[in-house]
Amino acid sequence: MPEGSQPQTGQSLLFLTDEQLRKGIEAMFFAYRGFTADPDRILADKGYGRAHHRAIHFIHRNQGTTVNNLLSILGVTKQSLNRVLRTLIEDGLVTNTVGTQDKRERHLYLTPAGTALERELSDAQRDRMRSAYRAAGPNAVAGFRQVLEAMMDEETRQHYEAMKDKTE
Amino acid sequence: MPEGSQPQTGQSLLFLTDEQLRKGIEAMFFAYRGFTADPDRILADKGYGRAHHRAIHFIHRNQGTTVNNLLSILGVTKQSLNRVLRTLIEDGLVTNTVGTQDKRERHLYLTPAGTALERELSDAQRDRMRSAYRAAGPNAVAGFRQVLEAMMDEETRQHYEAMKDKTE
DNA sequence: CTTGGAATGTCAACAAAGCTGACGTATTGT
DNA sequence: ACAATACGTCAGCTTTGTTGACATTCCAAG
Repeated sequence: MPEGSQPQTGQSLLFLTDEQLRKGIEAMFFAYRGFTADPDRILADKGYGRAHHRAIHFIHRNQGTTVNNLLSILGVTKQSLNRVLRTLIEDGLVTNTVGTQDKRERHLYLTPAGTALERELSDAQRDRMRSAYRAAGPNAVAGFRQVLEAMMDEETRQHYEAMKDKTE
Repeated sequence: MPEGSQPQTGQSLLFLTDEQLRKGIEAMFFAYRGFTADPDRILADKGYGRAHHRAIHFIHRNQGTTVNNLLSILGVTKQSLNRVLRTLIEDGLVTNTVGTQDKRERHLYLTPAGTALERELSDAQRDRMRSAYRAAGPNAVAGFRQVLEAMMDEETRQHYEAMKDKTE
């Protein structure tokens, strides 16, 4: 048996060869760089980083979320998130309101300025995604999403699914 | 016209709505976390980080590459790469040989120990990729790759294409 | 009503990994 | 001879992640 290959079952499993998998891995690495490049440029001008983008994105998607919920979506420590959140609040992009039922909780909202930045960032990111989608076509897009979803950790996928059907 | 949607041309362009694009963006974010999770765990045990993984991966793929070439593949500064490379050389995972034609160049190779670590890391990463591929099927995989390739920067895609057809 | 635990915020210290700028050395090409 | 290239390295800075410790606020159970 040639080294590095999988046993064949008779069906076409050629897409599961180590070589195919390696190409997928490299595609993922290189594509992610493109995926973040446009927002990164915008953020750098304004003195923010990728972490700010993520916070803004998920607060926008989930207006009124608690800090704890945001924490588990982002998968970072509260100290790390807090640093980012603090600058966003100081700069007037995010507000922090005490919970009504549970006053320990802080609910996070984007201000108009925050919404504007979110818009700018997601426009840039969507532009690239749109042209990739357009170039690849609807079938490819469906496959793209299927593979990505299958690649997630179980817990992560639950966050993803939970946000999937929300309409803005 | 509902806000945030694209005008319809009569053909099915529903896969290009802002909502579809947003799902793609989130899928990309969450999937990338899964993509790096397994190697990250292995690396953390050994006192390395993601940067070491990338260096090891591309040296493996491109045995004998020069530092400059690796630099342009990885898209980082030489200072940043050097820090990583130095530890890998000190630890005996990578060797550094003076070029034969051009003695200014250093050619990078994995040692047996380096190859072993590369194997361990890529096995872990391939396992996840394989199960995602298997779950999604060959059609989906083709689409996955198409979209990722369309998402890359032009310069990045050239690096990707250049490595695409190399056999181990 | 008191108290334990949960949610949050904050301080300090640290590490990984990126960046710029400057400089040195060896080598190559003009 | 001299400029350019390839590489390494020092110093200093930034972003973003980590632990650990500790205070505050508040809910809920006893």
